[in-house]
Amino acid sequence: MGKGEQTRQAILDEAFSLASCIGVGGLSIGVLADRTHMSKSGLFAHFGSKEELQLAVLRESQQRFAEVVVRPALRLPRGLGRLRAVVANWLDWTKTCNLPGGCVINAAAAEFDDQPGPLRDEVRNALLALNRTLAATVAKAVATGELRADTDIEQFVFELNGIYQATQQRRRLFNDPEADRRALVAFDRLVRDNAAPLPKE
Amino acid sequence: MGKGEQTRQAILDEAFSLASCIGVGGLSIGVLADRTHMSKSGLFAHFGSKEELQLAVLRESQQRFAEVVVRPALRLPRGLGRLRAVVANWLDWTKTCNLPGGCVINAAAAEFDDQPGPLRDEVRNALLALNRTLAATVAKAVATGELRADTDIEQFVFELNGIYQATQQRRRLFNDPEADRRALVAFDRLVRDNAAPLPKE
DNA sequence: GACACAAACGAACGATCGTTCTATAAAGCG
DNA sequence: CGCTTTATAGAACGATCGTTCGTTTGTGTC
Repeated sequence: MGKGEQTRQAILDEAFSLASCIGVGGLSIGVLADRTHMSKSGLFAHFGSKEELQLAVLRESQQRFAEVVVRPALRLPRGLGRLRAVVANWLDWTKTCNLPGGCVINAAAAEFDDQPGPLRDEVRNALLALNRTLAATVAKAVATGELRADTDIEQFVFELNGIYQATQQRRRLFNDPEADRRALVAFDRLVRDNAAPLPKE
Repeated sequence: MGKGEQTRQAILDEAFSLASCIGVGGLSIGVLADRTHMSKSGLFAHFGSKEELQLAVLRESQQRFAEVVVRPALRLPRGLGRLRAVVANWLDWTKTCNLPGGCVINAAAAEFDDQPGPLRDEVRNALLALNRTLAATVAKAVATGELRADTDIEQFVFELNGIYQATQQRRRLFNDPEADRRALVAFDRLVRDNAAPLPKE
């Protein structure tokens, strides 16, 4: 890896955890230059525009998410167990990664949902991809016969998303120590309501 | 109402709908002055600081929420019917009010959850109050015997919050026309799982 | 109409914003 | 080593930020 790639990555690392606290929209070249002990122009040259820097942060976030949340779960056999793993990794990924201020993309979703442009598109695509991944994971739990064949998969994913959002808000804003337990209760209820009847033995 | 109060309210009206689009943190005195056809200093004098303006917008939002979401439902008899009304009003309140860009407080929650200060405190208190209101409404549906006596009320509210967040994201980011239907399905499942058994007749 | 007070303005402040340009320093390669 | 390319620094740009100040305009009251 050349020198350029190296410092670019160092900048992204810093931008990533900074954006976690103040949001992707709150990033500023000057502050980021101070934190990385660079000049504004030197840092700027790596991205060409602020928007490109913000996009790079969003892409970085997607990549880390895939590595930390999705990939480890793929080593488990498909089905409900893998789904449980994905959800558990998902709920914990702000702790796993260096995300002192919560998921970057999730915060960006609330920030840019009314502001058309490349940033909104990137966020939208990232969350669409997440929804697809979740849907595929749920679908496999249907295929293994653990969830009912008539499970409404999109509805299932919709509710998973709700559990995630509620958990984050409780944790971050209310410092609620029960947040994780509540998430588990909600998830179990969701699974139970869609569980296939036990085969008779 | 004196002249001062009058223009102050006009400023808040504009700030309110503007903050809905760009967030409370994205508000700027200059832009707001242009929109209200005032000078920056003239507008500034009404609040004394930007933070005070932001706080005023958050308080304005709370007030409108109470008027549009909570108060109409209070005219219904307590119980499940009132709960349904509150949830329906809640899910629709960004349409009811002039909120082109979603709930101001909800967006602010994601924006300030890591940034200690008066703004975070205000958001936190607003959402705590909402949670208390919801909890009280659920509790009455327990008292009327429509929900089971052992209903976990905090859990119920937690999941209501999840439904709201998921619905907003689907609507705003994905333009999903099914969002409202999915919210209803999720709510019905939540009620059904906590419904008291029908009394024998 | 004169007076007191509140409200709004216009100009300016220093700070920071993203961005551009030119020049220097470092890295990579023969 | 020298040479070319790349990476970084530094200074400056116009724009906008929140805020302050002194002045002017407007409102309401005797």
